[in-house]
Amino acid sequence: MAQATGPSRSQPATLSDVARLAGVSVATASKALNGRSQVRAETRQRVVDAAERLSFRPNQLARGLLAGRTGTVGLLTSDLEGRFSIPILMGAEDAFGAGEVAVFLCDARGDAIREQHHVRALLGRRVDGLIVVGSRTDPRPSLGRELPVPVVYAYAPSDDPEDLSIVPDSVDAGRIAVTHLLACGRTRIAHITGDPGYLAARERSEGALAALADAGLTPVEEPRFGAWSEGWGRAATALLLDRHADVDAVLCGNDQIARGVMDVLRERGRRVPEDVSVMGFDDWNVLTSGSRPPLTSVDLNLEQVGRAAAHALFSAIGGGRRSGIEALPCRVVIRGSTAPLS
Amino acid sequence: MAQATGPSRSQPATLSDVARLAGVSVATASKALNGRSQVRAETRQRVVDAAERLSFRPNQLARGLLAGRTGTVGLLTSDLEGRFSIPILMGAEDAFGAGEVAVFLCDARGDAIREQHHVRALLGRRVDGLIVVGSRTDPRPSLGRELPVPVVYAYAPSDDPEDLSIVPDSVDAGRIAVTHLLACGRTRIAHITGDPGYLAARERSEGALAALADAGLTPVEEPRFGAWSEGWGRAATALLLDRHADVDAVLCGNDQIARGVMDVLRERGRRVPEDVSVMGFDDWNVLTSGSRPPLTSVDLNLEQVGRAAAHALFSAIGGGRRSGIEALPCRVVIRGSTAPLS
DNA sequence: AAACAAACCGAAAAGGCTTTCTGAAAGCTA
DNA sequence: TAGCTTTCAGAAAGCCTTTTCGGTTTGTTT
Repeated sequence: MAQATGPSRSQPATLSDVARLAGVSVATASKALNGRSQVRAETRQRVVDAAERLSFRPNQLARGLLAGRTGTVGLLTSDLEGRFSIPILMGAEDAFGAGEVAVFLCDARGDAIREQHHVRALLGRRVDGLIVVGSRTDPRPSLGRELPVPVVYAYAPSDDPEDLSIVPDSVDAGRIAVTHLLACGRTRIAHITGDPGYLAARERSEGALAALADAGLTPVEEPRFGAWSEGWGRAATALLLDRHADVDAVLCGNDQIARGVMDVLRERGRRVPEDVSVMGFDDWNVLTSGSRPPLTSVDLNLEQVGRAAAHALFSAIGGGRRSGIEALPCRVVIRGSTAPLS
Repeated sequence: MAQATGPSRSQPATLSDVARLAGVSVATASKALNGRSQVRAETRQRVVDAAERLSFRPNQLARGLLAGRTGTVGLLTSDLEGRFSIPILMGAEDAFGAGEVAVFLCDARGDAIREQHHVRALLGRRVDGLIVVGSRTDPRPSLGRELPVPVVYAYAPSDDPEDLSIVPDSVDAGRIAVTHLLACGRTRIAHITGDPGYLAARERSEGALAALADAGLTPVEEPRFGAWSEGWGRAATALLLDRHADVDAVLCGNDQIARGVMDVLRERGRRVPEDVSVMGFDDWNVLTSGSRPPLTSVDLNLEQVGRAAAHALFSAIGGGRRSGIEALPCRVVIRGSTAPLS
């Protein structure tokens, strides 16, 4: 059988194929399939059957061309491997995927040139809107006000206050973390955190100190800024214990630092959580669940950030216009590493 | 100025806008912009200038409608949060993004119904092909042979040998891991691994045992299957040391298990790597870099899997037809947790 | 039976682009 | 100058769908 086209090469059926098979015009076929009211029930059924037989799927390109809306959005992330892009991306995909919207994924690899390239390509495909996902909470350059479609920034806010940005509330995150430690009866609290070049580090710290101040307390020492790593957590803990042996809680800038802190506490004979409570930020499961004991952490609710961004984009496409930075609350996930003083 | 449309609402320029501004017909404008040879240089320049002035981007919908190819592909992942989808997705995005292809991302959340729904939606958008990314290496149900576009499976192979699947070579991964340990002079090697319900666990094990057998060795005890967690790593190590105190290397089924193993070795007074070498699989940076010492691990080269899948899809779209399971090599990333016996 | 309304179906245009084909102008040869 | 070839520009068709509008059929009313 020297057949030119195998089964999997055959062109998808078009509406006129369906119409021909059903013995009606394309106009009627279209109306029948789209539930328009100007077709007899019997005719509609013939069309539906024909469409079924040919496994007809309406060509969204043609539809989009006509409607002026494509039902697609661009998701522009700056680093896919980053820990933070993914949950946001999931939330957005989730919010969109339920409906009729498809998502173009683009990874700019943190390169502004490549980002610009992707924006152009997406606009060429006539996306209805864009979500820009950053990898850290520091403000990033705006894509500009002249874009023909709405844009929502997620996690990393735009530096233009006219843009709409959805971010986790880092200050509040620090605050609720300390509130939890206070609720556990801890009063001699240390704070070991990451790179001070990150806004997230500074804001979490700010919220933590504010919550302490509200309780009439100060940390046992100045917050220790360093790196976002287990190694820094270990090193800082050694220093901390040498100077402030009476510490009863350590608030860590992220889960990796917390892992390092807990390791050294254990080695120095401190029991967690009995002697010292420890908590982190980010609630990264691979770190929180494997530790001894499992780590209490502040979840940034990133999926919710993604969903909120998607919904905001929806309403912006519909004409609703918001701007500024909207900060979403975080939540403490309590595990074994924090407990009331007995 | 009661202007109806703000700057960001204006419709994007069309080719006929460009043509009008340049004082030519749309046909000429099209030819000018696409480098066709039937336009005078001077005319072409006028068109190019006009396009520039209007920041014209050709509508890819219209183009795709005409060409029968859209320059889009669907990336169907079964769990975005999964550790393995992301690098593959990056590799694919990378391979595509360089050119003229845009990627629709869909997450089926491991649900077959939702997957089917996404496939339909993607076909409606006339994607040129599909990549299906799984979350584990066990075979998964094929999408079927009757799809109008080519499909490539990545990481999780299709259960239909007529489909093309790109996977990491798990057997070889086990083999090269043991080869590395042997090269370090280790001979009393234990194997602690994860859930035996996972093909990856069984195949890595198989490769490891084969390499040992090739060297005329057997492991110090039967491989211990359990869970993919630090907790299991710790528990299994305790059992191991009780029975085989003379072990000089532990090959772990993944990096999390390896972390648990190393923790208990340290607590039992074994030095890593001097007394016992430890290695894992997956090369998950957050785990390998934070441990003491940094963990040697087998990298599955997942980005390469993604790139290979993208390239395979390209050539399939072009008509090239391959099938079966293609296994790509892995590589050992040597860090501080393995070293030659001194 | 005539007149009218209602129900149903189809022709055609639109959306933005590419491509083919036809036509006009320019340049060349004899 | 007549006749030829090149070179360049435009008209129109086509891709697939939706929607408007006009036309035909059927049913209802007097």
